Amino acid sequence: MDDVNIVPAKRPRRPPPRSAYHHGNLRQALIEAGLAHLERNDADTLSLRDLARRTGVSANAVYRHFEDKAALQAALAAEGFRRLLAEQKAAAEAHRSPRVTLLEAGRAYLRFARSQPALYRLMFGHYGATHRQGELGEAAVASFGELGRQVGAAFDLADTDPRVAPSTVYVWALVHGLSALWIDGQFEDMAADPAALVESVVQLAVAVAPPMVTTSSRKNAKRGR
Amino acid sequence: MDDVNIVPAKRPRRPPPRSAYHHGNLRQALIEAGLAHLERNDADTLSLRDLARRTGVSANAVYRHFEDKAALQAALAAEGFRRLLAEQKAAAEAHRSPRVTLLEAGRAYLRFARSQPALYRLMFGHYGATHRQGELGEAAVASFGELGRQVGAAFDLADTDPRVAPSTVYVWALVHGLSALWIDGQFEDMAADPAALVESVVQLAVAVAPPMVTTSSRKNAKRGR
DNA sequence: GCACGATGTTGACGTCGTCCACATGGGGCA
DNA sequence: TGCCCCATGTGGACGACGTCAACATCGTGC
Repeated sequence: MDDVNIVPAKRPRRPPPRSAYHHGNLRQALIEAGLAHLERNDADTLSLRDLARRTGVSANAVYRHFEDKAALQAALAAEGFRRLLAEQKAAAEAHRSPRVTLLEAGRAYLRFARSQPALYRLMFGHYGATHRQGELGEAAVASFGELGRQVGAAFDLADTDPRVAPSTVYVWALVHGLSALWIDGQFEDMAADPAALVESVVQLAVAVAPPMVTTSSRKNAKRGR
Repeated sequence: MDDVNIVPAKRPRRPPPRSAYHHGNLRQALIEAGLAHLERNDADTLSLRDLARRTGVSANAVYRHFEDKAALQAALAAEGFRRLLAEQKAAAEAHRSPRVTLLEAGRAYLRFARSQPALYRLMFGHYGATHRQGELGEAAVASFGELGRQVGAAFDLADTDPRVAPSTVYVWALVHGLSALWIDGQFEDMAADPAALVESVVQLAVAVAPPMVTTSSRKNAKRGR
């Protein structure tokens, strides 16, 4: 976010909007405007023209930095995964026991989704399908990889790669499902306090966790990759 | 779907497009066109004008039957929940043991999401937020209620209302998370056979299930409501 | 010191959701 | 039996959107 001013050595420092014509760092400015928009609005209200307007630039300038709207959305989603990863790691650093680490990382995940619902929805929209091999794919894999590392530390995965272990996918699906349902307001008329309901589900998952050793997955564990 | 021809007694039977002017049953025709569209296209490509065109009617005719686009989407989502419910019930009828019933219903749920990804996404988009108290809300609650019934039959919920029991939400979140991640292609580059990965997670959930008696939830179980 | 390529601008096109005024015609009542 | 009403559908328009093509601007590298 603030590595904007660290330049790649060949292209000398780009001082703030030198002329009123060339913006300076439009790409980053557009992404920030997009993130700001998503903090207050639904994901489907995002508009290239609006972002350009807000950045004080013509509508078509956007196309110098993003192939199309989907590319901008993918960039926003990628930034979302990077921020999510940061929270996952922060949760991991604050605790010693691998089990507690995993629990707190899960809670951090839920907190992230709740605090940035529109961004979260964008991250898991179908945009990944078209931009899987770009920075979006990398950022998503990094986030999921961290989860795998944490699950691997907390449970005996019988030398399965944590990233493809059923246990990891299990945890991911549970936390993602909880996040998605919560965000979509599905718990709103189910419980007076949705947060308490979610926490009780988390507790249930923890209570059920101990025997979570993948015995059956040992046989068909694809080693390596 | 075919109760279209059962008329409310006061308004005599509505024979097929009597004049070329008045359509006959435009509302249903639009919904069917929408469902057909969602079988082949992403949810965000859905357009009122296109549906009207396909139904052989002017763009504005739609507004005689739906307040706006969101209302049409809500109607489609509601129909989705009704179909999902039908599959859940079908799975329940085919098996005796409550545990097996729940397992098969879960698999049916996953199958539904996989076979109708765009519709499924619409059902869990944020459209519910604005149309919670309409037919969408009712259909969603009915589907979730069926899940609660099945969970209640399969586990000892300690006299908690199954619809608000952590166990039910737990199962729902897990299956929904699995569906959503699968649909969004998140398993695509994780496993050669995503379906097998998902099944292994389901197996893991089943293996972990037996002790799933909500002991802690007994204390703060809000009775009734 | 100049030309060139990266960056932005202007204008236009087709599509979309939605509003308004108006057309149509079938069923309930006289 | 016939007429009128109102649910239903039409036509045209508006502003916003994503995107394309042609053109303008400018700072850097030779």
